[in-house]
Amino acid sequence: MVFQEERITEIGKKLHQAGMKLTPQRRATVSTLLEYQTKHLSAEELFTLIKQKEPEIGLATVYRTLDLLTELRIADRVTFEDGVARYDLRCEDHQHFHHHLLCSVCGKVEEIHEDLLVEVEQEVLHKYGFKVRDHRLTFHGICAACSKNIKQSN
Amino acid sequence: MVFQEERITEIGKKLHQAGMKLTPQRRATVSTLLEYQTKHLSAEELFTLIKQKEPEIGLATVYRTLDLLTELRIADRVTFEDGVARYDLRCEDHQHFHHHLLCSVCGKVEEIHEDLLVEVEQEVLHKYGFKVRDHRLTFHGICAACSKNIKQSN
DNA sequence: TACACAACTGACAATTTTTTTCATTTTTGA
DNA sequence: TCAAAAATGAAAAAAATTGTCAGTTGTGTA
Repeated sequence: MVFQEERITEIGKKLHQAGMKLTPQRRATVSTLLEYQTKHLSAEELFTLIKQKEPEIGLATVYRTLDLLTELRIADRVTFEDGVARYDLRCEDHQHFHHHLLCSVCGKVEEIHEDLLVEVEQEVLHKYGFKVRDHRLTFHGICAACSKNIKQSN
Repeated sequence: MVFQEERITEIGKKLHQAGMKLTPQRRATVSTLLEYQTKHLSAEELFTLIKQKEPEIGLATVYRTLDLLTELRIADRVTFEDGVARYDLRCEDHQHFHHHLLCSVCGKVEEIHEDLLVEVEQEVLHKYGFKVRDHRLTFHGICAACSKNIKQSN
């Protein structure tokens, strides 16, 4: 958990740069997001988990903190098919949001951290004059494991 | 509006194939979706508009119809930053969902109907074994008009 | 035609998710 | 030390969506 502490400190700095504080509630929220990276938890789910660390925290604070982190681009909000907002920490070294693979069979969400869209974004700039600063890309389909199962069962 | 009628009849056929009817309420919903294509209206917004055609319709029916159209892949649900579900008719000749350009300055949503992702999807198949069947791609950035304005004001 | 049945509907209640309000507490800087 | 600003929890409120249910409509079949 050494890396976690470093990461939290770093995020604390970003908050301070924006004139805000790393309160115990915010620390617990960030730490939980770190702990459950790639899990795409909703505000409610996070609230339940964060309360284990910081039992006094209220749901509204979790919402407020998540909004704050999203605004500062420390976290990203993403919505899959159920319509509930979910939260992901943005990777330190990536300025763009990562992509998701959503399996229609098992429902699993995989992450892709390479930036597949460099060329596409240049095309968008040339053809439409649109300057891309960020993106949301989710593929719907069948994951490797489920493809295998389908083949076997035939 | 000749094309609209054709399009509605065609969608009626799809419903029948699935064992469902093209009721007046559903017809009014589809027709409104056609009329306001590319507007990305929410269920509430559609409800207000549809009532002008079909005053007896209830909000629940609009939700039910939109769910139905989404399931039959006649329409697509998409969520932008405000978290509200919005609905787009899928283009007849496109089997994939189209893309969106969301301007952070003026808030406008443009559509891109060309499929920029063919190569990316092959890459995803090769690298991750994930068979893509559909996608959601939204670019966040600055549209051509706003870029121009920003330059001028400097 | 009559009838049975399934699809469909509107009204409204209920639920779920998110935001707002407000009184109180904490922190910070002068 | 003290005043202002920032942050918080609890609860109410708002917004979005879904479920319930009694009644209607349409369809196929005898």
